Amino acid sequence: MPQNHTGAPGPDEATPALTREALAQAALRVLERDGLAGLSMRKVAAEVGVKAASLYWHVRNKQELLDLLTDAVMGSAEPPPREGGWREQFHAYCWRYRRLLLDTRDAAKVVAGRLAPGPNLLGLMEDQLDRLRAAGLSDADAAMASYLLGAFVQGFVLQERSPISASEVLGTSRRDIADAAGDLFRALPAETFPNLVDLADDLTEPDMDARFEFGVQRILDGLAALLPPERR
Amino acid sequence: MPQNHTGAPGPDEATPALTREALAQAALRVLERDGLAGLSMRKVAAEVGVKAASLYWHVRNKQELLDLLTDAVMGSAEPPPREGGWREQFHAYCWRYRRLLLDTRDAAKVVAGRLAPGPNLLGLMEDQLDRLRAAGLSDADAAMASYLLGAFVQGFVLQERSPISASEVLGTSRRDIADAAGDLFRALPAETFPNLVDLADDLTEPDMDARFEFGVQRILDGLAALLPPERR
DNA sequence: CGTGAGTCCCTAACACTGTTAGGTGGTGGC
DNA sequence: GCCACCACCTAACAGTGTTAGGGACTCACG
Repeated sequence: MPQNHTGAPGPDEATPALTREALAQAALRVLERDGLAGLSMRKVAAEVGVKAASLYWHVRNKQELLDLLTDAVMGSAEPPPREGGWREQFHAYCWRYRRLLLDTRDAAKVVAGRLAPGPNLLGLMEDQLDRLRAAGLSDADAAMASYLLGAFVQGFVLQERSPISASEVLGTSRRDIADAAGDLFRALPAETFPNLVDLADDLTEPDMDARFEFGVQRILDGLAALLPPERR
Repeated sequence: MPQNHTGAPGPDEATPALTREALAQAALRVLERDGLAGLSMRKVAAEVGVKAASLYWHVRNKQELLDLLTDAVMGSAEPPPREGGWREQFHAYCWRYRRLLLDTRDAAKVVAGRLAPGPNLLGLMEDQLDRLRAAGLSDADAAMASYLLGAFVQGFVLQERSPISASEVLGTSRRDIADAAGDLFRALPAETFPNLVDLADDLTEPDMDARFEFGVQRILDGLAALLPPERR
């Protein structure tokens, strides 16, 4: 029972031809289902109806597959509408990027340690740079600002998504995670950690949206300071 | 040939008692030697002169060992001197944190997805919050600013340390990585990616220190805008 | 003194991982 | 007809995290 092979397979339904793109999409489905830790070559292979070793025909190693996956993740990002001032636009940019990283499982971890300049990421960079220059930033500043925004959002979501592995407080089985963290801070010795104890509520404020908004506003303020007053 | 066991082992040289702290230090040595990908339970066990399964007596699983490792990494951070304005102090804070993450191998990846409130991290947070409040930030702003700075530095170093896995340009075997990336940008079709082509040099500017400094200054500017003019 | 509990380590095994070597059937060009 | 090539396969290797069960040792208690 040999399945599809090279060449035009005729107008029959199946035979999806197994391109690198198809691999990336399969990896994305496995990621969504089993998470990054559960994403193995064998599973991705099974997802496209093939055995693991065959993947190495299309891909150098797992790292390269993850590169494809990374760009596939970026593929579902779409730039905000080009209306309003630069500030609104980049505010929306940050929020959309964060939303993307939060929505597809483990996306932050996948994207994190990888700089895979696939077509999707390149398109986003192009669009961002265009807007930053239009806002009035110099070439060098535009390049750096784009880098800054990306680093911040990625770093933020990565922290946001990290489980609080409180080594001491493992007994707090099911309570809300913010409460547990708050208890941890409050339980600290007040003479050595006065600020942590004092700010326990603020530190464990579970409204991540507000935290993110704070960061975005600070950075946008900082960028605004680069512009002549009339362009802010 | 039974080795050390419980209780005071007498004044003989060996018998280091295998605490969780010792495990963390051993893990740190393995990390430095073999990187995060090469850090296995068996190797850490060997580092302390023990078999792998024995680690599970002291540690719930590998994740927990990585938590210990995370705090051990933070252990070599020391806060900057408490002199000068808040701006200099946090400028130094960011640079020191980045330096730390760059200096110990794979530290950014280790720290990234993990929020392990061990004694070392807690000490740093305490110190930061104290300075932020002294600078004049409100409690809520201080908590958020601390989070913002951490997220930025981690995100930055993570990107900085990520290899450019240019799927198309694998032929460029040994040339400087910035040159390769620059070539990649310049080789793009200018009609679809005009800005990337135009800013190729700025985007691949290899001076990461300057890029980092840019980000730090933007964020500090943004924080300064929260303060009344006389305290900036 | 004997016994049981508790501590800390061991061996053996399980299912799974990424990756390579080498083989195999089908397709296209000469 | 034959040869090269493509795209897959099986089989295996070394290594992974983790668990089950056992064994030596120390200490408290009766």
